[in-house]
Amino acid sequence: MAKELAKTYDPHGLEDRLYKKWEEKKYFHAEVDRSKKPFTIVMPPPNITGKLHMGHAFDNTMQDILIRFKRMQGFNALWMPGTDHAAISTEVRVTNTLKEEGIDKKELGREGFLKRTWEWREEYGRTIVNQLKKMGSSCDWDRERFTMDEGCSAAVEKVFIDLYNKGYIYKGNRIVNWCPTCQTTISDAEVEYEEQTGHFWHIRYPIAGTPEAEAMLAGKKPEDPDEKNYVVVATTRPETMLGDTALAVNPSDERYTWLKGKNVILPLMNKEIPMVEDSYVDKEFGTGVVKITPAHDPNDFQVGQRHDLEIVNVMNDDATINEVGGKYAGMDRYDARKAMVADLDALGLLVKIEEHVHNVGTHDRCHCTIEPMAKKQWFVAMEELAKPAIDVLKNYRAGKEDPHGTLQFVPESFDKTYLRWLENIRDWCISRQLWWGHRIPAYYCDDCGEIVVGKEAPKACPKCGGTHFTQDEDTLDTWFSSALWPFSTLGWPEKTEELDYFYPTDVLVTGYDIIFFWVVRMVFSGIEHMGSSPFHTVLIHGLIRDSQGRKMSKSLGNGIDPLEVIDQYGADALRLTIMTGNAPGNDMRFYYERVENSRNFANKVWNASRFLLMNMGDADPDEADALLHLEPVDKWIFSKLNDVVRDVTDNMEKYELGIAVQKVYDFIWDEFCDWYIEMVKPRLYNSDDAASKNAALYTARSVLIDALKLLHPFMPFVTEEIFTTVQDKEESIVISSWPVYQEARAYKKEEKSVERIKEAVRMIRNVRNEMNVPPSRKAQAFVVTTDPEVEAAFTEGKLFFASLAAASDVTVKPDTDGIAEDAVSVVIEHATIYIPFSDLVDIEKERERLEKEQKRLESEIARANGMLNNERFLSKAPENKVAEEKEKLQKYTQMLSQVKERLASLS
RNA sequence: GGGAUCUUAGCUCAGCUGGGAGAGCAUCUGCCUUACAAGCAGAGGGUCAUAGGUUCGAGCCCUAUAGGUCCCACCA
Repeated sequence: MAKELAKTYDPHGLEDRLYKKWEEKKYFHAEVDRSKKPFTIVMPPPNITGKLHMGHAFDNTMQDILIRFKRMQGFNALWMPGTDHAAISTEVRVTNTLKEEGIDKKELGREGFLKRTWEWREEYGRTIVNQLKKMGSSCDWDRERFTMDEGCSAAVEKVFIDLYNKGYIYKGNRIVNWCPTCQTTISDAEVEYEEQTGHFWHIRYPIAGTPEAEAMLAGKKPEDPDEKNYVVVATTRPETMLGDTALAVNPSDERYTWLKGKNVILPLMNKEIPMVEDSYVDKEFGTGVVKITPAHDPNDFQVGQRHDLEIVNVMNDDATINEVGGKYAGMDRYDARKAMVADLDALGLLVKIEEHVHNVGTHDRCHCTIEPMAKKQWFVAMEELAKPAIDVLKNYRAGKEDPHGTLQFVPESFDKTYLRWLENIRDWCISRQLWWGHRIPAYYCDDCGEIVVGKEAPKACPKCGGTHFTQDEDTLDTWFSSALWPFSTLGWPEKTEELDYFYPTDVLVTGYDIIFFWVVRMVFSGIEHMGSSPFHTVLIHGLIRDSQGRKMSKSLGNGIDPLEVIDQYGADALRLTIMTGNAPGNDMRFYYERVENSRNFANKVWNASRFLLMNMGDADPDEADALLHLEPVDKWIFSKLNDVVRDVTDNMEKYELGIAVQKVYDFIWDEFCDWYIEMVKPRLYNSDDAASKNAALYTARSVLIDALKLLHPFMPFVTEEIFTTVQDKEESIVISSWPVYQEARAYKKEEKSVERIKEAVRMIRNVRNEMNVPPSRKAQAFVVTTDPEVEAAFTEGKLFFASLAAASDVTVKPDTDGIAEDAVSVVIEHATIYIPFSDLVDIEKERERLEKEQKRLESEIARANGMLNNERFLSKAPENKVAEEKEKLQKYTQMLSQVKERLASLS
């Protein structure tokens, strides 16, 4: 055992070396093994549009921690990695890259473009995988998938065909969100609303048959217009009036009953359109009259459906006015708006312009203003699919069985976000006018236009017998394929062993910003196609912000590259940083100071281990002998370790990773390094007692190893390096077993020895802080040193340790003869200082403490008594609760009598 | 308009089912002590947003108020 750790902790090189070892040993690979319970996480597939950012680092660190924890607990842990084709983002990026090369996408053609994009995918997919490895992610790389690989594509095809055959997928002419820049439809979830200050144009629509209408038709401004011959409409988007097919008022609006049945002339188009009545119109808002443009507004579309109005689309795909717009045809929507407002003004039809703040839908990728347009697209009918996805969560929370498994969000508050979205869900537009993606498996008969959905074009048209077909040009929304990720990656639609064994997966880790896009869709897809929710827990995390609390974004340039942090401080430090001081679902700020602190912690662990190795030398502590010679301080640290094992495990199970790691951190730094090691030094340095030394080494190593295990999920590299150095029985901490609470290590029967160390720690603190030394205590301290210089310093009164002098009478000795056995020792500077335990007790402080404790116990007892005398409590509370109270009462009563005894003994 | 969430030390934040007010950073003091100056030993600093309530006991539960953040929503 003559291994050594390098003098200073340096993550460089070490991390890559260890990851390589883990990969070679296939620790991360999981095979179906019916003798073990599976624990599965599917990685949210990163987009192939770029490199990993801090959000990915956060997300993947959390997943890795859970996976490593479960793997150590003996589960067959599978972390399924992969990447997403990210249809629209990738297509935009590749198109722009081509543009820079002077290549036009359309010239390249569909085939050429796809070829280019696959090359892009190869390159970026590789980058992402390398970055995940840098982070230490323990994914099963043998199973890596891609949303457009063969298997996933087969899954997409089958789902589309199945849903079509079941009637969930339909093609319809409905309002969709059209992005004029990207030239494709987008789903509701991809629309971001931005508050913008726009204008409210009040426009006169002349009533048909009036002189004012005649004047307008003649292109003139009436000399003396009669206001009663107009209807005034307020609009924020005048350009859409080209497509107006009616005006609407609320049927109960008495101001406008006289308009009933009349027609108005649509200005600029000079077309007669009807007045309709619809309760959708808000009497209080605007003028109480609404222009109805069914082709360019979702509400108007519905009004149009109710009143059987014509749908007139006035725009081209690039948001210029189409041929319907007459003189405005070809103009951009905003240019047309200006021109039209000017023309309306010229005709005396513009009443006024108001400032108006409203929400404008923009595309979340390009931030271009969305144009709602009626288009013939493919949709998924959501209502029926959403129901079981709602029930599975509600039933779980209500403690009821659900045929589709269980589902919960951590933290629970995100339940509501999920439910609200599903309860108000609208049909999902899934067709995209893109090339990069899964092409829709629908074929149109060239002769009669009949739609046939299937894996390939049919031999003959079922309607007309035609034999020529054209496949739908469109592709599917990216999320259509990601929705299948939890089972498509396990081999579905094939009936694989993997699917049977690993599905449903266990936990999904993701940010709150992606619940609508992905989580919701995975849940209903899992239920629909697999019969159960794809995971039982969704662990939600927040965003990583910059040090000023701003979102990290490319445009602000405030993003921090996780790889840069790793280069500088190591992946362990980065991982620890993003896991500390954060509760589930909360955002966090990123500071380099915090990374430094994390790195310092790694260094601390490193050095504590070096200390152990230096003192252990070639020896291998003997367990049997050590257990016979454990000293109070050994028992104390074992019992502390035991507590920490229990606390950390509990918190990990509850997904309270931040609390869990904090406990490990405190245990290692405060209890193990600052106290245990310090207190054990005399036994290692200058003890002739070999048994005691052996016990100390045994304890230190055992505790260190378990602490390393607790820390390993958070800091995999440094813990592995140390683990393989301080012991040689096991080859890797990755596959070592998670520590468990051991009754034998609790040392409850010997509480006194454990208590004594606690007391010593408390008192030494007091001794060290001379300001806090009360006159009521004078400790007799023995300084044991053979260093003449030190001896002189003490005897001459020039003490290194001033505080001790103030507190105590100091005797300098070369050995420990005559010092009470219960003396507490502490190594300070070049000497060991022993203070008899009895001297450490500060009577006043002790009394204060005991009185406080007495008060607390009395109130506890009063509470327990109260509850146990309360009939309502006894009759309604569950039995274990009552038993718990009784137990508490007994325990506290006992403690109280002890406290009273000690109080009495003080005086 | 609906919902969620936050307000704790100078800063950034933990505090999980009610019982000790905490961490990191910053500040101040003393230390290069044979694991560690990426360190050690200490100190100062908080009416836990405000006001009520429940409780033997409230940072935590309830009600209201103020302020902040986020999400959702079709008000033309």
